[in-house]
Amino acid sequence: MSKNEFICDCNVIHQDKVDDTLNHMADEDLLNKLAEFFKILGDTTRVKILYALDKNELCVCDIANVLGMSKSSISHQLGTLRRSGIVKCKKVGKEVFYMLDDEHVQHVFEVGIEHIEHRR
Amino acid sequence: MSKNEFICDCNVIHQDKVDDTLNHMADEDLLNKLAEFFKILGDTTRVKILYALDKNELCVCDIANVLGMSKSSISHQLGTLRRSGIVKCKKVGKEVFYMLDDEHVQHVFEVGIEHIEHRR
DNA sequence: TAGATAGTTGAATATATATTCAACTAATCG
DNA sequence: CGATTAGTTGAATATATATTCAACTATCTA
Repeated sequence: MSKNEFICDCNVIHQDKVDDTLNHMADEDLLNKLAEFFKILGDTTRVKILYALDKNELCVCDIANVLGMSKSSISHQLGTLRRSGIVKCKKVGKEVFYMLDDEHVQHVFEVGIEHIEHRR
Repeated sequence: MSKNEFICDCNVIHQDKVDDTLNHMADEDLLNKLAEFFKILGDTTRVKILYALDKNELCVCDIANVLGMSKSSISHQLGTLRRSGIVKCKKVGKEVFYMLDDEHVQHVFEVGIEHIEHRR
């Protein structure tokens, strides 16, 4: 009876590789945050918002018009992006202007686009 | 009655910025593919699999043991990754070895980790 | 050939989440 | 002050999806 039964439903086939991999794995916490970050980017609406904000600071109604969507849905998504630290905003009178809060987003987009081009 | 009523539930506030943004927006299709790509990366299990495969080619049971998950769930996720062109595999006897199929994944991970470090 | 093992797959379940709707706040302006 | 407008927010709904389970295929080996 192998100890691996308690971990998963199959045996280790290449113990050396498994050990090596376990030794090199990053923090559980880091990997979770990484997945969370990509999950935020993994939505068409949010990708479009970020792409739009790369060119201009925009208020909620402007974004809604660019994307052809409701103020409310855009505001919800901007809240998600803000809570993730990907965009920030400034209030000017009644309007709230949104902008990117992290140059890494542009960079991630570029690499993502390279991946897509590569797939063709 | 503005034509924007037909597009969304609010008016354009800064027509110049909206026009400029629309002129610079990327293809709908490209942005959708970008979101799809990030959605694939936006899951803890898949992130861990990819991180593990960055160090070693591994068979399904090895991955299941590294992550402490069932063969079946790992196989499902590997199917998703394979269909997205992010990993590829080779069959050797009864075993199927998986490996990364795109150097961009490592690169995207690096930039993602930079983003996370930046947030602290 | 029979049994065991690696892996795949479809259906079911449970959970996460995107959008809508309606009600709300805050700021502007007559 | 009262009306209007920009934006936010919570609840509801609809949809997507991660994991489990059970059945299956393919390969190895005794």
